[in-house]
Amino acid sequence: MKLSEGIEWSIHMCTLLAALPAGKALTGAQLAEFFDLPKPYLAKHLQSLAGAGVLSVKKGPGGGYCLGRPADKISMYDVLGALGEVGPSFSCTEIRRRGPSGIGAAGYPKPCGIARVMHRADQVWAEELRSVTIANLAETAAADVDEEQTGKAILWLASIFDK
Amino acid sequence: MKLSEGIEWSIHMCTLLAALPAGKALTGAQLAEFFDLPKPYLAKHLQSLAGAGVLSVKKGPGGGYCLGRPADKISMYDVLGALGEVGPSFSCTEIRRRGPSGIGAAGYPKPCGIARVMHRADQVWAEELRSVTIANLAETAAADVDEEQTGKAILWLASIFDK
DNA sequence: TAATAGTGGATAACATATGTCCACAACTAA
DNA sequence: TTAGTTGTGGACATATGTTATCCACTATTA
Repeated sequence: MKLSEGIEWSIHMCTLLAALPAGKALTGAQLAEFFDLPKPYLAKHLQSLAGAGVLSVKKGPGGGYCLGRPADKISMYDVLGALGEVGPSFSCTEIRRRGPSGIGAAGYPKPCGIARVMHRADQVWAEELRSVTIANLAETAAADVDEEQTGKAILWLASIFDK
Repeated sequence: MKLSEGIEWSIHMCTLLAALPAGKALTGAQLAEFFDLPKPYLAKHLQSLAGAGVLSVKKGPGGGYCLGRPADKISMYDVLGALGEVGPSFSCTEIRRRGPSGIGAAGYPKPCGIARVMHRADQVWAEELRSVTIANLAETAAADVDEEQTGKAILWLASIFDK
């Protein structure tokens, strides 16, 4: 039961992009620099996020990535979904049909009870993540983070956009 | 976000063992036969389950595995835990400390907000699984399964214990 | 004491996650 | 128009984890 590391990168990137002035974008290279992450691999995740509409992309000079829709319309679940991390955690292989006591598929009109419980657990998990948006995270972060970091981030962004 | 296949095997095994007459046990080989599963690998899972106290084990002739405590005292979460599948799904690598805007660890007195949300989602997931016991599953299965299968299973068990 | 049963380690096949690289297409600004 | 910038998509390599098998060893009991 583990999520890929790209999840953390992606959500942090979205939170940063949510703080961008309107109309501005950051390139893949700039995002990689800000978070000190491997450029080429990060690009893969950016592609997935853009493909799912979580991010929007502009090519050419002055281009880059920005949020695909308002931050309060992007849930954490959406981000996970863009990276393909929200399938069912449990896959029932119907072992009840196997072995000496197994009977034909027709003998099992209802899904296996174990799968039903697992599915319910997945549901409440997903519901929890659907209830939190990038906008929520940005608020929380603003309240939690030291002013020193906020200042450094603003300076860094300014140095990008003033060029 | 995926659970190992051994989870399914283990929970089904527990449900079967819950239906055993008191004092009886099944060997690893018999369990593998009942579910048509690879013996040697199944043995690994049995070891983990026994190590965690979910199952109890008796060596030597007439030995085998049975439940380690009453079926209504074993939750699905316990079984997952025995197989080491209940750690946090999200591991925060503190990427907020990295890059040009990162500051010393002292600047982050609170855990990252993203990790907090993920943790909350894990909690509700775990709570759902803690609320269902092997006894519950056995009841559900008894109500759902065709009589044909129940009959075959009883015959198979009788053939084991009459030897 | 001999047969039965589980234990633990070594090993391997296979899939997935992670990470890198490069030629190419799309775009913008001058 | 053109030249530089930026993302795209595929091929490739590596690391890690899952699934699976086998075997020598220990413990137990009839």
